[in-house]
Amino acid sequence: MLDREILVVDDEKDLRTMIRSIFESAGYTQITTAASGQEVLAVMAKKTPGIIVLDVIMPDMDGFELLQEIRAVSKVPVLMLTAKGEAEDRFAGFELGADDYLVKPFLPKELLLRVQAILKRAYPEKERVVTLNAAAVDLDRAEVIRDGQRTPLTAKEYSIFEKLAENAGRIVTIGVLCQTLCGEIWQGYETTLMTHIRHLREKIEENPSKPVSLLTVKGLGYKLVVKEPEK
Amino acid sequence: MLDREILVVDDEKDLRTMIRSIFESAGYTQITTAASGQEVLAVMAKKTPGIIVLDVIMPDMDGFELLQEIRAVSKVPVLMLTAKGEAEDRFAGFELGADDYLVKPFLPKELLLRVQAILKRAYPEKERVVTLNAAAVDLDRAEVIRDGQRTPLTAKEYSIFEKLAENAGRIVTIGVLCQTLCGEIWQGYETTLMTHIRHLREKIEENPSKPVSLLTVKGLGYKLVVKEPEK
DNA sequence: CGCAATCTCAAGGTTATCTCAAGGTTGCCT
DNA sequence: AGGCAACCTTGAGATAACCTTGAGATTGCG
Repeated sequence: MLDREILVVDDEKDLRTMIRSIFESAGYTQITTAASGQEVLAVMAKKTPGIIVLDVIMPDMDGFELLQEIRAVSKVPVLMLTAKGEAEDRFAGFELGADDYLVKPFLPKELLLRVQAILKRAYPEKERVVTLNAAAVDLDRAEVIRDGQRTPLTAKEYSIFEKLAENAGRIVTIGVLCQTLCGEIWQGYETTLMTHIRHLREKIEENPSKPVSLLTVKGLGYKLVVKEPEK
Repeated sequence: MLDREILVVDDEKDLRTMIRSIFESAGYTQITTAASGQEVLAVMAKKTPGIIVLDVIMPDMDGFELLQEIRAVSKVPVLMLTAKGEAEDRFAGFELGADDYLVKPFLPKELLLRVQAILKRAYPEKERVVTLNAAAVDLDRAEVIRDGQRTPLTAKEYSIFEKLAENAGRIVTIGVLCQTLCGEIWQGYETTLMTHIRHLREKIEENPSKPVSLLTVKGLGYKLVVKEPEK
């Protein structure tokens, strides 16, 4: 959910940066801003954001017109920002296909909650399941599924696997792996990491001594071979 | 839905009986009428109806004022009846929190449809009951049903359970759970969460020390195992 | 205001998980 | 071939995470 792109549309620079920082501090990374309807359409010609936060008051094209233009080409969810007291805006917006609205001024948290609610509704949870050669791993449940059997992963095993799956196919160095487990100072932890790797292999490999999914790359690190590459 | 109580508010006796009969012939059984704002407030002091059908034109207190009074004490859905041509009433009513409006004169069927639409929206049909291994939890009533016995959940227990049920099967981190209970700053609350978890287990588990539904995933969080997977 | 229910927190106990060491294996390099 | 370095494997002790209980604080209701 955090990796959905958010497009913020407002003509006021201050508001744009404020909204951006609200999302950034909440952990969102993909935030684009646009100052006019023209810009929005230009952005959308290239890529489709996960949600649009749209201020009703715009210089070149009012928010409702823009909403119509957007709807003409995409079903992307839209949250409208309306000025206080413009009661009718709410209905006009909904009628044109806005997903929600928020009256200015608003609390940062309120904006976040609404956006999150919309994203949740619009993009139902995809199961985070990684398929390997002999087993599958359900990251949401921290379980390995092999021969219909479910085996739980421990916290460290989970962290290791998550990091490897994140970089599926690529080599992940021992240093990086150790850091995800015990932070900056990880020298001397390599031996422990090895033990966790072993346990992980016992859960996901047919033969943990002859791994085919969680491979050792001597001198460099480890890498995970996934069957259907993520995404 | 048919068992929701309907409160009809109108100063004209003829209209009251007419509306009442519309609902009665549609199968609704719980219909109360009131002729004035005073009466409405008196009724609401005793019980909360499922929906209020409110005529804008009233003798002692106009419909908008009454709506405000109602909203001050309750979020009960309200359908406003407005006289023909009073276009602005629509918005005035919406702003004060009306859920819909209907212009007089109206067809019986139209009234029925609108009321049904509101009820459907306000009181989602689905029984929110989660079935577990040894017990079932009724989220609407905040009760645990075990061996035919009903045990109420406390506020915190309910919040925890709701969050877990929302992510049934998936792991919910301690941080997320704490946040649902006490907001952003939750460090140091883990110990209290644990106590609530314990109490919850005492209510939903056969043996709270050997949980089978509300499982601990050490180092990651908790997860709820539901019997009939939601959906 | 007083009671009861609920919430919070601390102390001591329990256990799965983590850590680490010791000895074994593999495979590369000269 | 032999040596060495990197990695594997196993087990047992240490530990952090969690459990359990009780008692005091807080809240809400009559």
